[in-house]
Amino acid sequence: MKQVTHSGIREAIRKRIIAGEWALGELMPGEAEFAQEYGCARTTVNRALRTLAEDGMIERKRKGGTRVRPLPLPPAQLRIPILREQVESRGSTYRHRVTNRIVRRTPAEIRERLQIPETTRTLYLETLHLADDRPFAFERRWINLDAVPQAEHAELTEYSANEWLVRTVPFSRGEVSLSATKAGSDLASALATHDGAAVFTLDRTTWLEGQAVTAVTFYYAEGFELKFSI
Amino acid sequence: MKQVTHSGIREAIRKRIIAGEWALGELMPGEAEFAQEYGCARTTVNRALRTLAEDGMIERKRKGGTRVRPLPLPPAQLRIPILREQVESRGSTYRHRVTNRIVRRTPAEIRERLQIPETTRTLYLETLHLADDRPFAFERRWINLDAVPQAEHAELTEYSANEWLVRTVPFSRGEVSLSATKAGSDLASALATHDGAAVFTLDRTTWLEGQAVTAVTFYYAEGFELKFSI
DNA sequence: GAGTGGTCTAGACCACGGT
DNA sequence: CCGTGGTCTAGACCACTCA
Repeated sequence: MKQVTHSGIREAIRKRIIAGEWALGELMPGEAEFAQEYGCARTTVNRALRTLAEDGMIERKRKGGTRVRPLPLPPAQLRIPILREQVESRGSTYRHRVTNRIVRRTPAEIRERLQIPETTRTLYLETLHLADDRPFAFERRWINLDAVPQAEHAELTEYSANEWLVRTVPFSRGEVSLSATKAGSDLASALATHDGAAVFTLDRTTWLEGQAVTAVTFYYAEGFELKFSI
Repeated sequence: MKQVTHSGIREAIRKRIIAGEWALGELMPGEAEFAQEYGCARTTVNRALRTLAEDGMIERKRKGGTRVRPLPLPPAQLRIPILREQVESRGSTYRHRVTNRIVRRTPAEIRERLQIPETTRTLYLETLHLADDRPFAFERRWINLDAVPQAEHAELTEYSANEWLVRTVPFSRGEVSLSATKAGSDLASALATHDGAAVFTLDRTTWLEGQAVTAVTFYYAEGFELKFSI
């Protein structure tokens, strides 16, 4: 049965790859050949194969042709929801409380992460995120007031700094680092857990158009899992 | 300066969105209008906007038109490298050692994860992954021998089970869960760390065409960070 | 040099989904 | 209903890169 849509062709070829019709790294037919086989325009095959390449399933090179990926990447798509969604998707009620808020000298370590000079002012925030009034995550954040001056006097009651920034400075990009931290006494008391608890930790530094916006660390309460599909 | 390539148009429109030309959730011009503005075919604008939609920057609906995403997703692209690459990208030498290998009754918890009946045989493997001969990660794995019967007698010396599966059953998909675990004495001794250490943990269950292939848990040595960009 | 994928065009028809 | 995005076509030219 011939498919004449790019998605139909894509899935047909995907099945043929999974079935092992071409070995890992082996050359596949060219666009013209597939177009003839499926009875469609080359453009349509092009889109089907381009999508498979974006999925990490095949490799394409001009003149070199199309090959099954020699070593398939484990391509993971991870979407980190904002905290409110993480809590509410568990069926709990989300609240947050700003426990510390101060414009102060920025620690050297943070200045380095944000690549800002000593003179740049930053807003330091500590926020406790609650699920059904139990600690869910504890957040330490530095906001570059050069990049987001309006943060200094922002109300952060309705929206947490997290959400406020997403709305105010959307589409920023950055780096994330995930790790496990052993809770010290400060962190343990903030999260209402015991000293030495294993704490899932997310570090993020965010940039917009080359300017550092914020550096933040989230410490999640015990039992937290970050789930996603590959 | 007018761009006449889809990537040029995409970047131009991306900049206009970031600059705030349209508010969050606001309706943007249609494809035809952009095509006229940039002096190109509608197809070209279509591809530019489609890419922006895949990036999570805009939303598109037939008849409804194109809008800036009301609440921008925090779109994270995470690629989990195979362990060898994680180690070698740190400039260390990778080795692994299979410390346990047995075909045995499958624990109920694993049978549930894999959705296999009690009669299905599984291969249980424990592997220690080393960076410069120091423990880097400890792996517990169950392989569904119905799905991958050749695993039972596979040599796992040159390649770890991880790599062997990637080569043998490429393109499988699945679910991943990240968390932090407090090391018990078994795990602590395997990773040559102390009792109670905070251990970064990755759980993965993998499927191919509806059949469970493997369930695996990686426990990473202290100090490990999983980094990626958003 | 020559073959392959990458892209653009102009036109067409279709499917979804507000009105 | 009808406007919008989704897609396909046939043809063309280009850019990369292998031989």
